[in-house]
Amino acid sequence: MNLKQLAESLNLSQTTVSRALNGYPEVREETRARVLAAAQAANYQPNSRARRLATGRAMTIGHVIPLAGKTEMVNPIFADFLAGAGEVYANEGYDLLLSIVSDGEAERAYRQMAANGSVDGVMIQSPETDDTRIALLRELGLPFLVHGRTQNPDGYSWLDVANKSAFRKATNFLLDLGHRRIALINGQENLDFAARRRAGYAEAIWSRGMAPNPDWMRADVMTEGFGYVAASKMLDLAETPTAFLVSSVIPAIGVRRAVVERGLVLGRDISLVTHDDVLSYMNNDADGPAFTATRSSIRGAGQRCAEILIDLIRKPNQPHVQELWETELTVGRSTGPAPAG
Amino acid sequence: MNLKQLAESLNLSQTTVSRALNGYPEVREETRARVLAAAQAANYQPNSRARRLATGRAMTIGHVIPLAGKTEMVNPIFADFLAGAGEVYANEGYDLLLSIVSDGEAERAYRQMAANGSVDGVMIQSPETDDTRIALLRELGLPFLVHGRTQNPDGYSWLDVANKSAFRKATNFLLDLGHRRIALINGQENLDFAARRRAGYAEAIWSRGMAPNPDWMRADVMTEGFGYVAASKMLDLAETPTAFLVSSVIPAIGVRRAVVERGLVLGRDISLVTHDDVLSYMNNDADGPAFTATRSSIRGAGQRCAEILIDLIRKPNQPHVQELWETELTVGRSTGPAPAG
DNA sequence: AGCGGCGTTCAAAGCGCTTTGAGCATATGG
DNA sequence: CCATATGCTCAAAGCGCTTTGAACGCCGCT
Repeated sequence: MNLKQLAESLNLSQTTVSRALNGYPEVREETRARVLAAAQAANYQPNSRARRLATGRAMTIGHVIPLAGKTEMVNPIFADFLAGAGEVYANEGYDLLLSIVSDGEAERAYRQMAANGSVDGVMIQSPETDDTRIALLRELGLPFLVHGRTQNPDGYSWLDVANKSAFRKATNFLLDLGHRRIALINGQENLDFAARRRAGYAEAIWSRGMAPNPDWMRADVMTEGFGYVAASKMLDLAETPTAFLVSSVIPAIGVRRAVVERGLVLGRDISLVTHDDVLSYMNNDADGPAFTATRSSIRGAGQRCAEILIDLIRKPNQPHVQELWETELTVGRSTGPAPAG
Repeated sequence: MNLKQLAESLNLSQTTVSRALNGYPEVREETRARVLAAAQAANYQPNSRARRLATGRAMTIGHVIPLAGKTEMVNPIFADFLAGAGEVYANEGYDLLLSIVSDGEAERAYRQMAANGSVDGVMIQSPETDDTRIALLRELGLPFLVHGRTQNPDGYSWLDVANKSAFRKATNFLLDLGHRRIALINGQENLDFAARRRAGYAEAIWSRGMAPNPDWMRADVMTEGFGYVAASKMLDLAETPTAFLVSSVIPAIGVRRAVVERGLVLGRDISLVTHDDVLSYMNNDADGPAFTATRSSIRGAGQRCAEILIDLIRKPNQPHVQELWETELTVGRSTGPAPAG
């Protein structure tokens, strides 16, 4: 059933039927009711391809997800972010176009989306400190929102977590517990969030008159295996850390494995603070928080990002939206006073 | 730049330019070369909205992802499955439309996709033993492929892992090690894969003249927290299991946490076999396989599923494709002979 | 009676492509 | 030299909507 047939069956013009369905005011209420009833009865749905061509709007938002590292893995936080954003998109009538590309192919993907008009805007995630995508999208004139930000966060819209202050707070928390040898297991430090976390960590250490020790700092794609390997190596050093500060729950699980394997007890022999994105399947709260953590829901961020982006699409030429979310530090069972000695 | 302008700039008709770009034979090679060069120079990309309307094809495949459980979580395996499928889609020129819906909203999402023609086919994941989506999509006439299958797997195309035999093998492996008290930490058993795994587990136990013990069997959404809680309860029973068979690496990590917390050592005091979907960020192989596991790459499945579905879309009226993948059992460090007594 | 304004409806143009059917050369065969 | 085939190109129709601009009937006003 298409609009023409529906209009004919009602003895109305396509114009009137279209207007009735789309809520335009120049249609008599009685007529609108008739149209709505007939549409309902016939299970009429306007063809989205035709509608998109006619309106010039794609009613679609693009997410380009780059595969990270040599092993091309998908950052698991994307799933929860998408869940949050997708919910808002659905409510607002937008589709979500997902493009998963190898590292380096992202630019081509954005250019294509802009050129062939398949999306009205795009979401950028996990930017590098000096991310080239921002200049590109500005050039392409495609509305976009960045989840995270770059070193120079001016001139575009973003939503970010206060990474630096979160890791400063977490480091201070460990320092206050008496820890002096604190390790940092970070994400890839070309990514802005990781660079800021490292800065917060270093700042706290410097502020106590100490210097960060490179032996106790590692950064890589945040897998369970990386956490395990990084912590293992540090725990085999002559001078081992007494505490770990970890960038995500996933590598934190690897750290825990390395700790336990050495017969050490988390929260007693070794302390661990992690950033917790509140991943749904990695709930840190079953039976009380296992890890002491700075937390900020990635899913909540996805929702808010979607709201902002849609607003940016609907009302162009508005000032840039920039939102910074503070994190809370939840004390769990993975931290305790530094062991004597 | 649109087709009309491009054609004018070349002094050719839109017809010829369109044909040249789309590789039709009735165009002189010299002309085609001219057109291609001009298109390249102008960075011309056909407007996808117009193309879709004209061809009647959406060049898009839909994935409807239901949020599971009361907490509405996203099954983390979806990310890796999407990565695999997305790669193939991109190569074949298809877009990926992602719809994330609350449980129970899935039917509406499929109906809408079918009615408004936004997709050419859909992928179904994690079917229930008697999944209603299959009848629905058949009724809607929308091509689809099921990753997994239902109790009655006839009359539609699917790709599945041999779940029953995998868990039979895994259980026998534990039985052969002398374990007699084997627990099953399963996914939600309304899902077909979980039901089959349970059947394989039970079959192996019955075949040794024993009976499965309900106290040692739990099933729920496969989170780390669920694994932890389920294993904790079992380890606090008067008669505790000596081995755990777990449906995914994620709850297996929770089981490990519960085991370690009780001062027990995995692979010595307690054995653990898990199914490993080879999630990229949960690599079970950093430093040798931590868990003994039946494994089958979810990402590989995504790739193959995408290939099959595209083929189904391109050539309708072909016989159903049904593919069953066997798993391999990799012995890691989480299993050992049953402790004496 | 004539006029403007309002509420309602319509025919037709347009979105930017693909595809059909026709047309015009040029080549081929009888 | 005509008839037919072949290679290449074109104008125009069509995909199913939205949106513009016009038209129609009716009302109240002067």
